[in-house]
This record gives sequence, C-alpha cells and structure tokens, in this order.
Amino acid sequence: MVPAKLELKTRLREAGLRATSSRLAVLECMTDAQGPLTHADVCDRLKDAGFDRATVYRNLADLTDAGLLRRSDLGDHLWRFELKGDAEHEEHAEGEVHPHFVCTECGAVACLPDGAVTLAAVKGAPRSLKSGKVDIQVRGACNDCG
Amino acid sequence: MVPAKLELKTRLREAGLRATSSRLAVLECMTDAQGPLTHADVCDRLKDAGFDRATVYRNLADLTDAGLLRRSDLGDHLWRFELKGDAEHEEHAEGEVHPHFVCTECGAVACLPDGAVTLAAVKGAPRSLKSGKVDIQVRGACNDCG
DNA sequence: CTGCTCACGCATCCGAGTTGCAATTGCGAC
DNA sequence: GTCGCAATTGCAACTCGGATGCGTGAGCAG
Repeated sequence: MVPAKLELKTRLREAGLRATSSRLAVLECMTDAQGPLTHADVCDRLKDAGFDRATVYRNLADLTDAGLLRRSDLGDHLWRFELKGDAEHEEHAEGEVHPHFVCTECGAVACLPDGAVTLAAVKGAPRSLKSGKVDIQVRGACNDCG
Repeated sequence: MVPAKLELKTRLREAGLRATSSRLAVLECMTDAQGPLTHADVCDRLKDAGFDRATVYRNLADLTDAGLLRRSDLGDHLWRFELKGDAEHEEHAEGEVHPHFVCTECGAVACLPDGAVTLAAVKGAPRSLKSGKVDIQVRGACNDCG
C-alpha cells in the first residue's frame, strides 16, 4: 500500500511546500499511479473531490519544481507526470536511464524496468548522452495493439 | 529553379495529391529548410504569399499522410515537420534497432550508431520490444545546445 | 471545353496550458 | 488556542496551437 498520508505530508513540507489537501491528493494520486499520468488524467481523478483544473496543474508544476515529480513529453502533445524520488526512479548510475515504452497505436505509456535499455559510450555521441541527461523512448506496439 | 518546381509537382502527383500552388510552396519550403520546421515556421514563411494558416496546416498533414514529410514532436508541444528522405530512415530489416538522437533544444535529429543503445530482454516487456519492431528515441541536448 | 471533385480561405471551434484576482487556508508566532 | 501574514485555491477568462464546417474557387480527367 501507499505511504501514510502523514508521510506524504512530511515529504511536502520537506520540499518547502505547504501540505494542502489538494497537494496531498495529487501526490497520493501520483503514488498510486502505475505509469505516467497526464495532467488531464490527474484532473479527472481529482475532479470528484472538487479540485480545480488550474489547481491540479499548479500542484503538478509545484511538485515538479520541488523535485517530487518528473515531467516528460512523450511525443503526443501532453505533459506526463510520474513520481520521482522513491527508489527506482531516482537518478541513475552511468549508462542507466529511465526508459518509457510508448505505444504508437493506442498511445498508452508504460515505464520499462530500469536496465531494459542501456546506453553504450560511443564516440561522436552527444555529451548529454554520456551524462545520462537524456530521456529514452521506445516506440512500438503494445501487447494489446500489436 | 523552374525544373525543380516541376519535379516537386511530379512528386505531388505521384503521391496522389493535386499539385496546387500552396502545396508546391509548402513542399518547396520544406525542401529548402535545414532542420525540422514547426507549423508556425512554415506559416510565417508562406504568409507573405497569402496562404492561410489552415491551408498550410492541412497541406502539412496531407504531405505527411502521403509520406513526403515526417511529423515529430520534440517535447515542446509543437509539431515539427521535415522532409522525409527516400527510405533512408525508414523500415529496417527485421530485428534491427536503429536509435535516433533528438535534440530537445534545436530539434536536430541524428542517427546514433547501431549498438549505442542496447535492449535487454526483460520479462513483462511488450512483445514488440523483443521482436525489435520498435523505434528508439534518445532525447536530450546536442553538443551545440547543451 | 466542361464538369466533377478536391482543395482553399474564412471563420469558428476546441482543448491544453496559463494567468489575474479575490476569497480561503495553512502554519509559524504569539 | 488564536492571530495574522503569505501561500494557495477556485473561478473565469485568456492564449495559442491545432482542427473543422462550409461556401467558393481551382485542378485535372474525359
């Protein structure tokens, strides 16, 4: 199960943010999420709770700034957010990256296990590749579509 | 450059599209372009000629559908179009993985040497990953931008 | 040349993301 | 416990890229 609400609250406070109910809800939502969620996804999940679109968006932005979330764009025109900071998804060792699998048919996005993709040092490759400051996308058909 | 125009016209017709003046202009624009252009870029270049935003947009979409252009998103929520070279970057032999490096700053697209990226067999990964029917994108800053 | 159809231009809509502002709320200070 | 300030929310309106419906005009086959 997910960390207790209290722990989430602490995480927020440590990040220098007020632990408001909406932020807790957003953070909890992201914690529960399997893969990256779009802004709209999070909005839908929280709309029932009465949180505003703009609020959710601002929360996602705040949490991203605070380093609790990671924001990425996977080739459609939507921001995707995913939890960052617990264990697996943190900054990786040399050559390790956090790859996403993007289904070119249905648009589903999933995180591949770290280690599914490795970067080899190749001469002539951009520096950012060595430093691991890259986002890896594997595009293909998912099991449902392929 | 008159012969060139004629050739462009032929290309359009062969793709099953009418060779209208706007389409010729768009195609010419893309041919002259160095890197990928956004919809807005193309619009600006052609606005003087009196072409409408929507027309340019539809032309870009048509040309993309017809296989003359490639459309991609580099992470900034703008579609970029670039001339699609003859089959160079397209379909590979079965089992081949051909990674691209995409600069999220300037939009440059470079091919990484095969082998720069390694896919490991991981349980739970989509089948298409194993069969190699995937496109690998490495997104980051190129040496000029980073 | 003629007609059918496709494509253009215009206006308009749409949806994601962003912002200004007044009302509300968290939280440290008292 | 409660006070007050500043961060934050909710609302609405706005921006901006992209998409579309429709009447008119242009391409191309016959």
